Amino acid sequence: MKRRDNEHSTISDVAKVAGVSTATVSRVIAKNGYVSDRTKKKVQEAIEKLKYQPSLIAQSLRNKNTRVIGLIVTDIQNPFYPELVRGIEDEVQKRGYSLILCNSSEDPIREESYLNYLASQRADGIIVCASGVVDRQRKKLSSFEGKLVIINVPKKELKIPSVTSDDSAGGKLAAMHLVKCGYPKIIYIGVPREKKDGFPRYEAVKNGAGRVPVHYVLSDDTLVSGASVAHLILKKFKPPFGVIGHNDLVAIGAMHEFLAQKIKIPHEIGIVGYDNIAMSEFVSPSLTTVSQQQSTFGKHVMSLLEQLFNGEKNVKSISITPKLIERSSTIALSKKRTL
Amino acid sequence: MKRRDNEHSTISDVAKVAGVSTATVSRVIAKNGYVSDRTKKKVQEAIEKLKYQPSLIAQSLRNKNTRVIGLIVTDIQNPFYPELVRGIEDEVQKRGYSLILCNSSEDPIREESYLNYLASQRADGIIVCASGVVDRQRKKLSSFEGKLVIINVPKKELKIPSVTSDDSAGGKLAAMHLVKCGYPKIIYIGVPREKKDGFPRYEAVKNGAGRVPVHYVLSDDTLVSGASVAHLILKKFKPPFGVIGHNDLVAIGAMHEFLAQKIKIPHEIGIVGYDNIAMSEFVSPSLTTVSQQQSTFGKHVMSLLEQLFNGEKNVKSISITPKLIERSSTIALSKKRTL
DNA sequence: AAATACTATGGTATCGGTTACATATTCGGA
DNA sequence: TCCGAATATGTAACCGATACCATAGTATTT
Repeated sequence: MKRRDNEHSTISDVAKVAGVSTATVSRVIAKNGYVSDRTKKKVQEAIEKLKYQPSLIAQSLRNKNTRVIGLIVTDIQNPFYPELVRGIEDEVQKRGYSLILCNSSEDPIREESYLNYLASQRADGIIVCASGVVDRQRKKLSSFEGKLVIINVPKKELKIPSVTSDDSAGGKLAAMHLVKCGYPKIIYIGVPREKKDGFPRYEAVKNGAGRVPVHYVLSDDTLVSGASVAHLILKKFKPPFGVIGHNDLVAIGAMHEFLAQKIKIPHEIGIVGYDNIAMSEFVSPSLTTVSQQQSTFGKHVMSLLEQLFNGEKNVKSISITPKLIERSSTIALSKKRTL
Repeated sequence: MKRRDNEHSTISDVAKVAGVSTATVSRVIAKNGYVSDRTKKKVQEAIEKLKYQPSLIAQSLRNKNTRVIGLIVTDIQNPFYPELVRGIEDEVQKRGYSLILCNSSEDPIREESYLNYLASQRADGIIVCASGVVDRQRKKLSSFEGKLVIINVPKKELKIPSVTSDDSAGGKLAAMHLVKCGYPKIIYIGVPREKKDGFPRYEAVKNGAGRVPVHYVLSDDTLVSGASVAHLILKKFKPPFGVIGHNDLVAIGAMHEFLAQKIKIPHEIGIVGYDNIAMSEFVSPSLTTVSQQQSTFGKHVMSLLEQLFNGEKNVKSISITPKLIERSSTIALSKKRTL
């Protein structure tokens, strides 16, 4: 029977090989306290020889910090999130932390289990980008005060700092653009989740549409649902009109279906998405969309976390103003203009 | 000054409140050993009252396992990975582990730092889906023997179990399809990374193309590079021809550019992607592609890991046969057929 | 009634590090 | 030459949880 040698070498192994105490080894590694050059060298050789790597677990236990940031997202398969994650990851790394990415897949059980995990794992900081968690796990979240930041779920009642994209501005931007183009009515494709927050984006769309009528249709925020809701839209409404999708996925899904029905985009139907995912530029026609500038979230989130870590009391939430990206899925209609 | 109460309560806090020893509390939590109903109740109340959550860190240190699986991927922004991650995550959760997702963003420094992190963190299992790591970190990887599985980087020399999609089969599938459609030549868009492994997919394409000539052009595997390489292709070659992208992103990027140049797809240029990302069905025209069936990887990977955990000696690698998904970016050319 | 088994609980070493404190040695300056 | 400071290293408590062992009380067996 082979030697079951799964064991990592420990600091005392190193100490033994180097012929010193564990305290000395620790000093060499941490580069603090006094150690003579001769001993330092011996210790380093021993470390090399044993391929010693300090156990983060033991260190965390002793030091009472983990240098880990946990990030909970609802759906990593929605391209919005990878772009967000990328930005956060850069900042986290830059500051010498590690990122644990938890993807709840919209599953409440998994959300809770990840939240528990991060708590038990004693993550130094937690970032939540998942409205479900925020809604369902209120009291659990409050126990994380001082190490928690929320993304895109603005809840005034909770005194938790957040980074949010300004939905009122974004919705308005989209609607005003369609109006300016001359689409005589607007269909807004919403998702169930919005209901809890009072349909901020839909309200903003109505606000931006002015006298142009706005209709609400419900969908999930996926490509497939986008395609099927497009079907429904064509049954109820007659082109020309403008469509605003709750995100780029529904918008692209819908656009695909419209095209399959031989409808001319942007001339008969104009489409505006939301999020400006990388793909939105490369579908045909390319998608006009509202960018939340998700890649900048990382910087803001980490700056909030650092303020929390420093024990600052009144950490101010940050609101980011979205931008309209005009592409080919919308166009200024010349003749048929009604008003 | 307010009480800086960041401290979690510990098992001894609970013991004190319940008026028992820590050993008893531990028994209640682990549900093993003898505890009278009366004490059990007292302890549970104390846990409730203090909102006690055992420290995973301390448990890991003591138990010498973490129930954590680490997953390293190169680029979470490539939609192939989120789909893969999703499948793995499901299986990991099902088995009572937690997944730490590490995204190297193709950055060698970050790759190494994550690898070190997972080692120091004493992850029970590690999954690597990143050729860079495998190439550059050979010796470090070998120290993970018995807890490591590799995805899509077949290296016979390393005796590390792997799950791979069969590139020879996939490339051949794509080429044969284009030939059958009647495209008189094939352009294969490759990426730098392939070089290290001897261009298996390109070789397979040539193999499947038979007498139809195959040309190689180099690109990165992103939408943007796809678009710019399309430009280049149009300079060098005259339609009709078929294009095989190294992945769906380049293919879609290229397609977008072809369409912008008013080229008819699929009649002048036929395009085949690779990966069958969700979006490939929803671009217009929808993309013919090769599916690696990435969502099934999770099951296979975890079954390999479990064999390793059980100390099995000769864990066999798994090869998955890809499938061709025919959509509208290719079509059988009727007249202009040469042969 | 004595022996044995089962139930209930506490004491404490241990996991792998860190660090305050103690001790020993060396060195420069008065 | 002697003393205090600086340097070098070791000892041991501690972080939070677990599990082996010991002890004691209770129930069951003969």
